[in-house]
Amino acid sequence: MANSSITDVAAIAGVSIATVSRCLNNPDQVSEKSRLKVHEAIVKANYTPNVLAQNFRKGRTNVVLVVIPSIGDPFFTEVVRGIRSVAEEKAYSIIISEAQSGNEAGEHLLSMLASKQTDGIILLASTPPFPPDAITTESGLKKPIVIGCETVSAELSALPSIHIDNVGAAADATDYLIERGHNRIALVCGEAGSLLTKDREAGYRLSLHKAGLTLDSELIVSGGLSIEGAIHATRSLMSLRHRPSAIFCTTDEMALGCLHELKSQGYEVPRDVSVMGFDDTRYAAITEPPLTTVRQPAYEIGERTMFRLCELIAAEESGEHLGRMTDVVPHRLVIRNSVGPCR
Amino acid sequence: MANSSITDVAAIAGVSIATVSRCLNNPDQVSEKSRLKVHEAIVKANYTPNVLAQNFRKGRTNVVLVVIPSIGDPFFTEVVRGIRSVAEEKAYSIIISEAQSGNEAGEHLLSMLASKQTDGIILLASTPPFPPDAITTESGLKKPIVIGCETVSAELSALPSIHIDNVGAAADATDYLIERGHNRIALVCGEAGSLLTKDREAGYRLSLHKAGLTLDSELIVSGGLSIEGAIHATRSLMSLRHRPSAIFCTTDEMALGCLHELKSQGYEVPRDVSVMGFDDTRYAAITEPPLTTVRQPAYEIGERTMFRLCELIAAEESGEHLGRMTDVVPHRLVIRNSVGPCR
DNA sequence: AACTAAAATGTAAACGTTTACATTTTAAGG
DNA sequence: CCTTAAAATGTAAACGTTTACATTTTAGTT
Repeated sequence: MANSSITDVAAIAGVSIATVSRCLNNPDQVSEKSRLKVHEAIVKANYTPNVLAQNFRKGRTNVVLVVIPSIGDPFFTEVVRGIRSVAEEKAYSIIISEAQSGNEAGEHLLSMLASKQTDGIILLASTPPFPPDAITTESGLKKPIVIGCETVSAELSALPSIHIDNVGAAADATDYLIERGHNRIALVCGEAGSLLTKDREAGYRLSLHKAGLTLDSELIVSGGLSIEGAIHATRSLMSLRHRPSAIFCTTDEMALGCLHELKSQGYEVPRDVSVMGFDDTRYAAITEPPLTTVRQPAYEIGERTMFRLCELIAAEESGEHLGRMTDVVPHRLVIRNSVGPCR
Repeated sequence: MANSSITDVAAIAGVSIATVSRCLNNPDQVSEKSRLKVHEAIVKANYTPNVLAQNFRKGRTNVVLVVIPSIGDPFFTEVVRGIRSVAEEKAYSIIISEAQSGNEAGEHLLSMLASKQTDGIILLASTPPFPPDAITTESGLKKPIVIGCETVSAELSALPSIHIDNVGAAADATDYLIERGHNRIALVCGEAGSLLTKDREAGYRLSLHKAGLTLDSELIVSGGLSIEGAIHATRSLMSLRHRPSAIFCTTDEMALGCLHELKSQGYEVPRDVSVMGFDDTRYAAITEPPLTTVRQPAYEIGERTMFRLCELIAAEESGEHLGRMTDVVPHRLVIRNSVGPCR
């Protein structure tokens, strides 16, 4: 009995295929008696439904696409964990796609979008690897889509999102550095185009402005989200004639590289230079010294993002239209030992 | 033109649906003239093929399942990168599934297996979250499957795999510690059931035995693959009456926890205690001190694993039977500064 | 011009479900 | 026991492709 179909089961059970189908999808529509017969027949035939046929027929796949800037970044990993937890609960599989700067991946995504391979999309990278108009149509959204971790960009303003107040959080972090007496604060930010980066930079500028500090654009460099990039950024910062007394990295991952480079140049943190991170990944607590950083509730963001997506999918099916929904979740400054007073 | 089908295109182009289909799948079977007409009609109708219908008809999805012990572990992340690179090239999507010890995920996997949702499987966690007989049938494999990173376990011995010589690598690492004069070497290993753990432990024992050192089972503890676990493991090791002079962690991730705990207890590495890692993740080079570890070619393992899977899928379709294939890739001891002479 | 082989195209069935609609069975109320 | 409504079941169509097979067109030979 290699690959039995619903027809085989029906034959064995002595009922019609409709009854078998109903037995599987709406058990309460069939009588106790038939239900028993069918279940018996199912095991006898060693039947498993052909999911491909089901998907085809139902027009849905129970797969959602998660677009991530960097698989490997411990922060996003944690968000994905959250996503996965509710996905599992709701019987969804997730496909993770890394949206590197190169946009060949974008092509791939676009095709998944246009086709019906996924029921919805979670964008953890704001810079969508495809043009916004590919996502929306005149009649509305092609697919339910939720943005995680970021404020929605202008073009995508209609999209629901779950995120912290990135501007505010970056300002809080910078405030704290200023509070400790720093007035020459460098910013190591992520990829240039990224909205996340822009927001955090905005917060940084805001805080500086509030404190009446002048902004030195020399002190703003890109770390490209990677350890290596942060090492280079730090190196160039510390080779300035007028060095910063504190470095604010908009990602813990980059803070790791920054810390390493500072130490290998012989600086002691926080005595010589202070370092501030962002995210509070699992590594933040075990760096040397432990990293002062901004905590984002990564797992929770993931959960809520996926949950929201499920709502959207459900709404789409029932035809109702949900209003704009953007949720802001709280962030929190986690003070450890990488930031000290300015000496 | 919301959702046009191949029929619409055929009508517009003035050909039959078969020609349209051929135009898409076997372009050289249709005349230049029709091809032009069809392509024109496709844009006019704004047609995109219904992938669900295609999958259903073709019986394949171009999706492969990747089972990972821990999404988040930088080593596996890198392997996944390798997998993804060839997957993209061959137009496959990958679904990543985390196979925690809890086996509810196993159920989910099993159902994906039995159903036709995926064309093949890559197992990066050897301990399959489902019983081996679920994978194989009397007639052979249900699905093409490749093991990555590990030697295949006995029950699954027929499965192709790509991995380093884990026993040899662990022995090399231990040899090096012995060479530096250590004779009380602790082992912090991963999850108990894991084959990977067993192999590396076997290498450790082998090396000790070769050197004529007696094995103290007190010195073998589990770190559960996590930083937290390693911290606990290290704590218990350092509270022994007779403390180890070197600690071999079978994962860099655990070595990170180990290093942290040692430092926070006031030990200096490697002066007081030496630490050996395993994997050579991107963090290994930036720990304090930089970690001496065993390098696995993670990306390459990923590439080759996916490549092998593609071979298997192709072989399955053409009906031929491939022999047993297990590839061993080279490992390498990377000497940094976390291991010093025994004092 | 007639014939043939090859190339191009068309026709229609098939894939395994779900589901609208029609029909039969069951149970309840008189 | 009859009537009627509700519950259970069956019939058959539909989803959008691909593809075997049949048919037509084309081009090349004689």
